[in-house]
Amino acid sequence: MSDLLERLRGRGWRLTSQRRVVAEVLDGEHVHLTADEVHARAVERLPEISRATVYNTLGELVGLGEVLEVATDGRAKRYDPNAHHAHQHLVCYGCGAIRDVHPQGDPLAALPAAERFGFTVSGAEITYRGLCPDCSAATP
Amino acid sequence: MSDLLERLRGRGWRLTSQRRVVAEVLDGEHVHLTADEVHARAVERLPEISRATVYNTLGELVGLGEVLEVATDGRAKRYDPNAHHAHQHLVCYGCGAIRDVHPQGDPLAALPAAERFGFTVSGAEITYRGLCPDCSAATP
DNA sequence: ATCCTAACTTGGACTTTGTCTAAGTCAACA
DNA sequence: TGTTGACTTAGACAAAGTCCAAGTTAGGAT
Repeated sequence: MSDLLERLRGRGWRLTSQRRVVAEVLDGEHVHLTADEVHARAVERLPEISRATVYNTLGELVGLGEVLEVATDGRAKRYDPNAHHAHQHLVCYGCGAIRDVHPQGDPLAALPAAERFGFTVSGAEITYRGLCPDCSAATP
Repeated sequence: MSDLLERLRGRGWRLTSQRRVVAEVLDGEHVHLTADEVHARAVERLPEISRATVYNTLGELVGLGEVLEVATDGRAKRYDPNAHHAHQHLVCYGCGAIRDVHPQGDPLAALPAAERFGFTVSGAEITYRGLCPDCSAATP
């Protein structure tokens, strides 16, 4: 994640302790935290950090393409630091657990020109849904 | 949509004027309204209908599988009455316009067993993203 | 046709999630 | 080490959604 901090500094970011802490919280390969969860973890390291700063920093990281916003449930957005590896998400109906997954092929290829309505289509987000092993076992 | 009302009555629903109005508002093939938009249109026909009832009714319709919830932007959920025809969505980065689209093939087929982590995967939602013709023209 | 009652609706308070602002603070350059 | 504009803060505000107690009503029972 120090890579990230260097990249950001190279883009003219002022490297504050708050931004460093947010970046550290997001570090990790399979994290999908809400803004409030990021704030809660950031507070453990830097008690006076404010919610506004966490929102600002997350928004900036998304704008820079370092972090992805994931909206799997229509509730709070989740922030996915794994932005440099193309991937999709698999979400459990029961407990909401989220896994990164890597489907084969290019999803854009499945959308014929006749179904594009003149749009310039540049991306596709896929949310697979199902029951995780634990929730499968719990359901009769 | 009278089909829908009959189906619902068959499931033991009490057929109130409020529920009828919500169902009428959702009628149509390519509608993707937020709860507030549904409420606004319902009020035109039944001025005293409350927001709580609109939320309740939408939630029930989703639970019955008659309407889909679509979360394309992490803001308000949208309600899609076209639940009986499998389809996906194409959303404009610029103006947020939403189109129903029909990709080829089964998206589940692209997810190998090794990428399922023991989940029982039963569905996939795809959001294609791009620029609509109007927004393409407006951008230099 | 009327009555009864569980189901439904209502308005408003409340919660969650996110945005904005004015005033204070500080990282980085000179 | 000083300066300054970018950054942070607390709290007010806004948007989206949920919950509740009290009132109303659809539709079966009489």
